[in-house]
Amino acid sequence: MSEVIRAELARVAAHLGVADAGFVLERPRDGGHGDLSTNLAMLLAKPLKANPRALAQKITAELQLPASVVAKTEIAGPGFINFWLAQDALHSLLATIISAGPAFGRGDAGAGQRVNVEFVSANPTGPLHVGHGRGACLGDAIAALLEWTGHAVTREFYINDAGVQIDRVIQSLWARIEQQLGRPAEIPEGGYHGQYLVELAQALVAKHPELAGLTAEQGLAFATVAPGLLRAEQEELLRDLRVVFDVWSSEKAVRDQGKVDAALALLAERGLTYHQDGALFLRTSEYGDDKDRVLRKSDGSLTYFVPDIAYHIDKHERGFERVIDVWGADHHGYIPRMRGVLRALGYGEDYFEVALVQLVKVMKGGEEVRMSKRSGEFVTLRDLVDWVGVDATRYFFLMRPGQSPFTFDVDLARKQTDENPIFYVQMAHARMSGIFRVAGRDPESATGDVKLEALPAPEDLELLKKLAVFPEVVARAAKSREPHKLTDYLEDLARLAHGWYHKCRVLGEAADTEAARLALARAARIVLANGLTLLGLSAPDRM
RNA sequence: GCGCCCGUAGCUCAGUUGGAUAGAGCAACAGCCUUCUAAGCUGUGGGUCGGAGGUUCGAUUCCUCCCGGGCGCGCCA
Repeated sequence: MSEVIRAELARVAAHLGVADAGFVLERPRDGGHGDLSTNLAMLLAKPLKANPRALAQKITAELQLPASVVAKTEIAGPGFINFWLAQDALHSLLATIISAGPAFGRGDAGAGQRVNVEFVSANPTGPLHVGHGRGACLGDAIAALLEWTGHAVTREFYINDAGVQIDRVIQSLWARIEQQLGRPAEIPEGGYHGQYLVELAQALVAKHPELAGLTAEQGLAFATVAPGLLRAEQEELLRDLRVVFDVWSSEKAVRDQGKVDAALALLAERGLTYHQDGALFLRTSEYGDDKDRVLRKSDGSLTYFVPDIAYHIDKHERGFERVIDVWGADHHGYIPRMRGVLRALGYGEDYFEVALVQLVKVMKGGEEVRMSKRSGEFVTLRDLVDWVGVDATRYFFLMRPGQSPFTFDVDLARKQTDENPIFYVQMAHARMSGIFRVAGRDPESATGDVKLEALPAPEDLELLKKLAVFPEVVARAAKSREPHKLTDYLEDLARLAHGWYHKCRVLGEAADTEAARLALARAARIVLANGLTLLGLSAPDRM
């Protein structure tokens, strides 16, 4: 119904001579300023050379809004026009929420748009650490937000299963196997020292007694199982975290299919490359980068940049209108060159997007859990999930914007009290369910066809209005790729729901009030459940 | 030195394309258990929005400079 008001405001603005005023119609922070508010008069003040308040008078006099939509209009402050929605409009909100049910909050802003969200993309050289976990949760939630706004989303993991790091993990594994067999062997320079390879070697030796008889060459060939096994372990953990990928892309496959050579040929053909000092350069500086970048080093080998380009070309060829890469913030310096290439290839300014994820610190027992220097072990993501569970892991990583550093408070995440935001939100859902449980009724039995006059308390209407905003919150969070806007909303909503639950008795009230409040409880339960579900969190009926 | 991010209540952080008296949680203080989960609810106190200019009817928000913190600046990945 805000569309009705928006359209009418636009009509009046056009009538006054300003066709495209660019005004906003928004929900004021302060409830005393109405349900919706516009700055139209203040924006028109300049072009029309008139006093904003006088203009507001003129505008409100011209507005033709049905009484079934707007109950009251008021001019306030420097020239805001505030609207109070009619009860009928609120009534239809409740019915809308209930009839939409699990789909309430979905939109079609991105209808038909294919988006690829690539995230985690950890090297298959070891266990995932907490930073990967943050990227996993944020990437998954951004993907879900895009789905809820109508986009066709592909969740993708890019496996860096080729190159130097892979050789090193293979060599490191073979060294650990040799050590298991009682032979002297050392982890190579730049290799992987983590305990996980010792454990892997142990398991492999137990399973394959024939390893003892292998030559070094045969052993290294055997040890090529390392990346695959480590990747599978990552996938299993992600699955436990409820992060499931549609596509696992392989750098090795990109190379093997000749896409790297094809990329080089394409760039050369477009005149984007040149030779200098025995190396091959790419003219990224002409497309926003600080300087040109090396593709082929003077020793003849390729930089890691090249397969990355090939991979991004591959994604584009698969027909996505947009790709979003979720990267660790330490890679932010890499953005201009990648954006530069894609710009040079004519993919369009909006095609390539990066969501940066900052570092994660972990606090446990009042102190920071640090990386131990000797073993090279990080706090693994598995540790974290074991400590606090999947819901808390996900929620905590989602409740702050990715681009700000985050301290994960393990002790808080474990608490079963209202101090813990995920607990608080889930508890609100459980309470709404509890009302129906006590009543011995199925929530589905509460219909939206109730009298709004039967909701006498201000808390009733406040809660209802909050529920109605949910789709806008989803749309805004999706647009800015910021899941924390949704967790913030859920905490606000939970606060109102708890307050309402406390203040407004449902069962045993007068019949029409009970019916109306049951409908409200059902609607609140729907929105809480939808928000939690969207973010990959459980919505328990009792706790 | 250059680039990016950040600086908001004692602490952790929100702040909707520039809007009205800058918010929440925690912590502190004061209340509330015959009633749908007290695993909870209500109220109070707490701020030169890092600093100084500028643009604007209006700036936490945009621009410039400075201070303070993080990260990145390879023919490494």
